[in-house]
Formats: sequence, C-alpha cells, structure tokens
Amino acid sequence: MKNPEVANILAHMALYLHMDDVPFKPQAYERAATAVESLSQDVEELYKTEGLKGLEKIPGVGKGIAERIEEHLKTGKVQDYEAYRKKYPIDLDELSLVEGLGPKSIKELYEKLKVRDLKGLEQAAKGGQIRKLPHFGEKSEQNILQAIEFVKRSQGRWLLGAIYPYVEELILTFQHSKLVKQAVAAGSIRRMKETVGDVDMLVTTKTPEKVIEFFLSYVKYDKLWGRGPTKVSVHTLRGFNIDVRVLPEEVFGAGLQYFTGSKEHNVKLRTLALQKGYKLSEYGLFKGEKRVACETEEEIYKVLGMQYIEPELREDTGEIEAALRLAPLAQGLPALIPYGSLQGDLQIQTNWTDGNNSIEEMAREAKKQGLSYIAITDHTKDLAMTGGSDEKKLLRQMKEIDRINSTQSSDWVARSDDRAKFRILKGAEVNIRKDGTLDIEDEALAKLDVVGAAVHSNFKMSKNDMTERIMRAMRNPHVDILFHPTGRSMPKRDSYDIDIDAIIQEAKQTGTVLEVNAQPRRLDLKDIHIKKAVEAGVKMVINSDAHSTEHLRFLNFGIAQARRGWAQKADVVNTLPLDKFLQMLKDKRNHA
DNA sequence: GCCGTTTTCGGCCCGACTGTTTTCAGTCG
Repeated sequence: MKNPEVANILAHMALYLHMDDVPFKPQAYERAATAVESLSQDVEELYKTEGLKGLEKIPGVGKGIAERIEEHLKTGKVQDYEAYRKKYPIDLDELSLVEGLGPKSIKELYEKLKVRDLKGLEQAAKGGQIRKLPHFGEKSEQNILQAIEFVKRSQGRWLLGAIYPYVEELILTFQHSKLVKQAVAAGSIRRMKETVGDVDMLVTTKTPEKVIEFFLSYVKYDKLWGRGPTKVSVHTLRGFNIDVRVLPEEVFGAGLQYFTGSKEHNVKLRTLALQKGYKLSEYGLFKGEKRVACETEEEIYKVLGMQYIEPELREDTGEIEAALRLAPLAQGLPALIPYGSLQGDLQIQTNWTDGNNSIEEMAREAKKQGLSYIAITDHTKDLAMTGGSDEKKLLRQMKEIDRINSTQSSDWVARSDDRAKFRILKGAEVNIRKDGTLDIEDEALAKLDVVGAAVHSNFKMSKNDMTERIMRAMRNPHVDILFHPTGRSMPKRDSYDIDIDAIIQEAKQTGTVLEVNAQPRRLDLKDIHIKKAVEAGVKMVINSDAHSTEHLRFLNFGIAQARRGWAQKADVVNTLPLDKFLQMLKDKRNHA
C-alpha cells in the first residue's frame, strides 16, 4: 500500500509551492494529497490495472499529478519534488506539525536562521533569535515554544486510524501465507487506543522459523532490532516498530491476555490472581505447578471469578472491580455498544463545501455499508474557505436532497426490506461564533432536520469564556448536536480549554446530544468524557465526519472510542431507527 | 494543476483573527 507515501509527497509539494508563492497549484496538490490518503484502493494496484487513466479517476488528480505519481511508482523518485528537497533541505514532516507555523514562516526561518527541524526551531526560539525577525515577535516566539511542547508530547505515537489499515493488511498477509493458524494484533491496537506506539503481532504456528522468515521477506524495514527463534522485532520504513511473537497454540489465550495489556490492568489482575492463590503469566494461570487456564482469555477471567473484560476496557479504570461485581459496581460490566450497530451517520460533508463527493455518492456508499439514514451537514458561511452555505444555499441544498430522496425509489433503494428505505436528512454544521451565536438565522435552522453546531475559530479563549460560548449555542433550541465538543486535532492541536463537566450538565439540561466524532485525528469526545456523559445520562451520537466516501469506515473508530468510554447501545442515539431518532430530536426542540 | 449544468480556457482563493504592525502578511478553518 503506497498511498501514505504518495500522499505525503503530494502534501510536501503543496507546501513547497506555497513557500515559493506559486498561485493555485498548492491547493491542487493539497486536494490530491487528501484524496490519495483517504483512498481505500491501493494507488499502485490502480495504476497497474488501469494505468494513468486510473490515477486520473481519483478526484483532484489530473494529468500532471497522475504523471508524477506514475514517476514515483516507477522510479521511486519525482524530479520536481527532489529539486525542491534540494532547494529547501528541511524536515517538513516535523515543522509542519507546529501549530501556527505555515509554509511562509518555515521558509523565513530556514533562510534567516537555518532552521531545518524541530530541534533547530526550539534552539532558535530559546535563544531569542526568532523575535528579532521581521513579522515575528516575542509573542510568536512564545507560541512556537508552546506548540513545540505539544508536538513533543505526541511524538513516537501513531494515530490508530493511520496504522490500522496497515495492520489489517499484515494480518491478511499472514493468513494467506497458510503458515499461521492465528494472527492477531495485541497491545494498544487491540484495545483500540486513539494512538499507538508500536505494533504487537501474535501468531500461532507449527513452523515458527518459517513464519519469521516470511515476515522479514514481506515487511519493509530499515532496522532489525532482534531476531530469535520465536520473536522478531523491526523498525519499518513507515517509522513504527513491529514485534512479531510466535506463541504455542495451547497458551494463546494467556499470551493474548498478557500482550494486550494495559500494563496497569495486568498488574492489578496478577495481584488479584495471587490473592486468590493463583499465579498469572503469559504462559497461563497456574495453581501451584498446575496450569488451570491458558487456551483462551475467557477461561482465565472465568477461573478468576470475574466477567470477561473486553480489550477496550482494560485500562484499570474500574473494569476489574466491575467484573468482580464489587460495590459500587455490583451490577457488573456494561454491555458495550456492539460494532456494526449504527443505523445512521449525522455528520457528512459533500462537494457542496469541502467534501470530495456528491450528496448522492455519499448516500449510496452509506447505504452500501449498512446504514439506513445520513444527514448532510456541510459547513456554513463563516467558513468561507470551504464555500460554506448561507441561508440561500441551504435552501437550494434542501431542494436537491428532496429531489434525491424522492427519485431514489426506482434506482438504488429498490429492495423491499426496511433497511432499503434509505433517507437523506437535511442538516448543517453551523459555526459557533466568538460570542456563542450561530452564523445561520434561526428561521433557516428550523427548516433543517439535524443541526450540528461547532467551534472552528478563536481557540485561544479562557476556559470560562469558551465554556460560556459553547453553552450559549447549546441553549439555542434548534441546535440538536454539539459537534466535536473539545476541538482537538491530533497530533497538531490540543483541545481548547473548556469545562467539560459544565458542558455535560448543559447537555443534560437542554437535551443537546454530544458527538463522538470518529475521525482518527479528532476522536472527540475523548473516552474519559464519554464515561462522564454515560454516568450523567447524556445522549451521544457517533459520526464519521466524512469528507469522502472512504471516510465512512471511520465509524468503527468512533464505536471503539465509545466502548472505551463504557457506552452502551442505549447511550448512542444513532443506533435508533430513523423514526425514533427523529422523534428524539423533536423532543429536544419542544423541550427547550 | 484541476475542473466543467458558467465546460477545454479562465476561474479557482474568502474572511476573521493574530501578531506584527500604523497597513499588512501569514495562518487557519
């Protein structure tokens, strides 16, 4: 899968062109980069089967960019790109992570201060050199230092969403090799943590040596950390480490339990085992010398006298006590919201604003993935760069949605079962202004089925002001959902400062639904917030925030996040069928 | 460099905010 590296080159090209003040081309490259990045199909496959014409089918990729992708696939290099790399020998990956630093500043810092990477940037800032540059000052220097700190905190971690497709591919490759009986990713990937440090693969096989050999021939790596008869560890060209461990089949459950973690969960579990007269290790649960459980995780938890604990919960945040039914968690673990249980998706952008696909394309794909309704929620007018809708454009879009809803019967929803009655809802992602008012008139909002409100600017407000601002928007009776409530965007931007408890209380008061945004960069609410919302009885909705058909698959990451927050099906309103979902929204509007 | 119910050339890229300034460039959504 070469999509990430191709997308990376295109994104870098966009930055270089920005640096040289080339008009229009940067946007073109940016658009192509996002399209390639979110493509589920492998560009290399696409090129092999359909050639240049296939590449040009990617939205935003025309002749010029297609030829550069071809050049990369054929030779591993792109001449234009190499020329720029020579002209600006800087670490764009690092520097572009710094919030507030754009291509022009990066260029200036390189040319005046020879800043090439994060380390150089930090030195220049700490040495007080940056404030001396024109258009920079003391404040800019401080902001840069702050942004560097945030980048540093997230370094060495990878977004689950970025690594997951690769891991799935690796597992399939193992399975197709016929060399392994089982292949599973353990560790933080299995726990579906929002970021992961490395990949822990566990396999069972009769031929460990062969499996390790096979793995090394398949994976592209630049460092072999170690290789033994049952374990191999490499640093891949993608930048993360993969460990592959071969486990004897009869202790697979114990190994899986051990390597899934978290460390905190395991420490407590082992202590518990000791108290009960057992010993727990990666080789099994022992009573004296006798191995009493090891083949499956289920039996280990069972012998310890507890409910089975789903991997997403294993963080030692009360799950062990609950599994033991200890007070105050005597009711035991919650039945987590199952994967695949969503019926709708209430945040979808289209090519009416900054999305890649048409309303109809998004709807068709959503239906294909088993959903029965979606809401189209394009940006509104304050987000001018996206071509955000004003009241007039919203009306036009509503008409178009009516048209598609009424014409779809004969064509793509011809099946007779209930699931086939696919429905596109009219919505918007309205902007919450600095003062908490919205950028669309109430009269227009009243005509929409679903109104999501979100903060997109003025992130640096005081906690109090930001909380007040958002709560004011929530009090608008037309606002159904608060989109991405904390506003973070990993790895670049931290949440803005808000009082999440106050927001949850306000949601309870007003009946506003809180979003669990499933974009791998956002995953917002966070798991700990979800848990609070669950405890407060506040309803949530899991949305893909899809900007292209490929993004609809993000919903699973949102479900994982909800599961990590102990949410059950009843806590998430888009598990409801359409009529019940709409009724719920109506209740809020009437209630307010 | 891409795109097309303004269609093969000529648009596309607006507006608020920040930090630097005193009229503006850069960044972000």
